[in-house]
Amino acid sequence: MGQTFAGINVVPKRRNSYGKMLFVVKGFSAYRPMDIREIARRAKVSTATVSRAINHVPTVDAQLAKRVWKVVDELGYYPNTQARALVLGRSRIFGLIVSEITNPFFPEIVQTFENLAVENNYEILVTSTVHDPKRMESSVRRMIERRVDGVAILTFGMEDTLIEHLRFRKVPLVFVDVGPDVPGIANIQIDYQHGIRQAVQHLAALRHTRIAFITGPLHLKSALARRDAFKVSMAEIGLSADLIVVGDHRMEGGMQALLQLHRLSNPPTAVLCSNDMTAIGVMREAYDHNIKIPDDLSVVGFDDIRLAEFTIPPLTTVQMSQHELAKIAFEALLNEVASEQPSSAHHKFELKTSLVLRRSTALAPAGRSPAMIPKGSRASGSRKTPVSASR
Amino acid sequence: MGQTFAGINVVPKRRNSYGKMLFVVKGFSAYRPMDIREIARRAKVSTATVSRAINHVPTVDAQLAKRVWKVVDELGYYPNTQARALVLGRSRIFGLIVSEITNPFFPEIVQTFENLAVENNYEILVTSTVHDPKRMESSVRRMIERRVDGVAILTFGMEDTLIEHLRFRKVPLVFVDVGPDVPGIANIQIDYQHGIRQAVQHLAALRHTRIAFITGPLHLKSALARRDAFKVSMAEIGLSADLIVVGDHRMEGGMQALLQLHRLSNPPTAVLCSNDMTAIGVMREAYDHNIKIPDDLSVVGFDDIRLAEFTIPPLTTVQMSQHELAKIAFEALLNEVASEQPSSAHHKFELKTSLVLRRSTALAPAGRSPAMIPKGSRASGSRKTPVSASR
DNA sequence: GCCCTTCGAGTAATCGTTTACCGATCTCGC
DNA sequence: GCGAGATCGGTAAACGATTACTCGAAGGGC
Repeated sequence: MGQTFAGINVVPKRRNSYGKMLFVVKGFSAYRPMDIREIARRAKVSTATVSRAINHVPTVDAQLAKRVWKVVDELGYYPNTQARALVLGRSRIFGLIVSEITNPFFPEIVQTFENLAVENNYEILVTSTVHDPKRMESSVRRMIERRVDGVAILTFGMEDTLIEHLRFRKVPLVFVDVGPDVPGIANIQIDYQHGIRQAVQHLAALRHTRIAFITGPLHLKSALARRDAFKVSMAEIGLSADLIVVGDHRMEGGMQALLQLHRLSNPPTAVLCSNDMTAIGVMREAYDHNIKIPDDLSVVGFDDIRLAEFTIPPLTTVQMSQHELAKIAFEALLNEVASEQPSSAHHKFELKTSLVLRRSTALAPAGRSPAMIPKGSRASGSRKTPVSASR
Repeated sequence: MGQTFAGINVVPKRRNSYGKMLFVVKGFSAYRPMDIREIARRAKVSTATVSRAINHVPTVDAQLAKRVWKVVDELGYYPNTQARALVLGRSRIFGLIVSEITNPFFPEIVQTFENLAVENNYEILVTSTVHDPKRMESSVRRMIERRVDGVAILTFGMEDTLIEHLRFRKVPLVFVDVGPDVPGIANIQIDYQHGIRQAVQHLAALRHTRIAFITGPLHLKSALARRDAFKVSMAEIGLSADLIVVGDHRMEGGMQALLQLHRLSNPPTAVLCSNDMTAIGVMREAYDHNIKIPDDLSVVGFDDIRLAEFTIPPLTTVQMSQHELAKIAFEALLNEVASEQPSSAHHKFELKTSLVLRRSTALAPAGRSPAMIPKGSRASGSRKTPVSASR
């Protein structure tokens, strides 16, 4: 349905990518779309040559290449990645599914993941599922629709049917912790035991015997794994692990959990938390009840988020390097993509955890468990010298 | 270059998107790519009908539509977004440039931005520039290559040439604070003055007269704006604003800044920080010097990140709603995209800031500025009742 | 000087969608 | 019963890249 515009016969045109025109005047274009053809025209070569020049194919004549690049630079041409992806069958996008980006554990991961992505000319598609199955599903759907080249799943626990959707399409996957043991799916195993054993033994060495544990949500495999590691670590040294209360891996959960412990007739003198956010909640609640940390109560976290260095007091915690984790995940994906067919090569990766000492732990209060003394009856204000901080 | 495979003439084929085959056997395919054609074939309709059915075009016959959907569901077909984007000229991707995703201020924003994106069938491309001009440039380049439909720039300060690149391509933009006043670029103005005035007056009401300010990096317009707001707020009530030290909007900067203030012969009794991370650093350093907060020193932050509720003591701070900010930014972009031509409609948005009281401020220490008393010489351990906390 | 290689640039098919246009069928009024 | 519209599905041309194949020119051996 052509029409006339200022006396010239024009044809209506959909606004195309960064559409520089609404109308193309027949036979003569005031503006042309800036595509590979336009470059070819101006550099007086074929589109094939432009493509080859841009992609640094060595066989193209240096003179021609220079001419092409000149035009490209002058016009500020950027190849259309979607067109490229369409023919190559690779989008150069990796998906990254995290459970809650507002948990400080994850931004760190996203950052390293992104750093690696830009280094390798990849893009990342981050989705934060906020523990909502619906969101998880939409997340997976969107990744498939965008034809991501691989997905790192850092949400600890995910429906199997979703995973099937991805597996069915042969999308390379990386899981942490959970994840089926099948070819084409890489798994990052986390050695919770190591760090948690250190934490427990550290507390025991400080004469703590009543050590509590605050778990994460119990439907998360990673939370269960941490709790179990705590249990065996306690058993190893002959302590009973009966002081277990459940949190939610967030600050609120830590607060509530401490409240529960506080109400016990014989409260613990030390508490180990399933993650640092929980520990922060614990310390915050302790502050409200005038429970001094570490004097009255020792607190140990898990994850070693950056913030742990800056809490008051600085948090002793089990390090699980976010940087390492992201790096392993990214490289696993990259590997999987590089090797066309599902490489049966090593698909298991391990991440160590280890205790880093700061200042939230101290000798157990002397005498018969005088921990968590109610407000007002503080004994001495003097600070116990904390275990020397490492790192 | 065909070859024979098991006696059948086959033709090699690039692995295509989620390539389900490496070879297509001529005339007979064991596996076919799962595309709109395959759906059409199986539903015995044309590709046009499939497309129309999938996109809920009302004119398509209900019977046919049902048939199409049946096949689509059976095969688990997901349209290829890149192909779609190619012809539509819209990628349904918004870019989101933040300065440092590891700063807890930003994940909150990313989360709401993503929530809105999924609601509106958009995808987001987050990049964290970590204040590196190179990264900023690559960030912009990648967004252009992916043909994003709009970009929200939440890094406070960006090179003009980069912005030009985007403007040249008519990409809708949203800035916060900075950003040129031209059509097609939306601007979110932040009313720093309001919240900062409240903070200053709150401190003054608590009898503080020596109030320090810790700025952010001085090349950031947002940091300058905050500092200036502080200056005028002080001037308004006849206090001199000479205690200004520069930080970096990170915890480290806050620590160093407090150290500087601490060494002064006549140190301040209150300190206002350019953002919450700085305040956290201040409190952390204060802890090391046994400066009690809020008894010895009142601290006020800016941003009101979620964590502010959980610091010890809970941080009084100026709220600048991350949720609101993200929402305004997203909707501005959506609007811009919806209205084909650069709508000259209201391109200015305003975000209010306002003080939220918690427990890091208290009456100025009595007597002649006894603030920041060196370790050991604490007067009374009793806690001043803090100003009642608002939510 | 002629023919066969080699080399490198151009032509055109392709990736998986959307949709303008076309044409078949149906409806309905006379 | 027939022609004019209306309706609605199919055909094929885009979208913007990559690259297999083709083909002309240059080089080299004799």
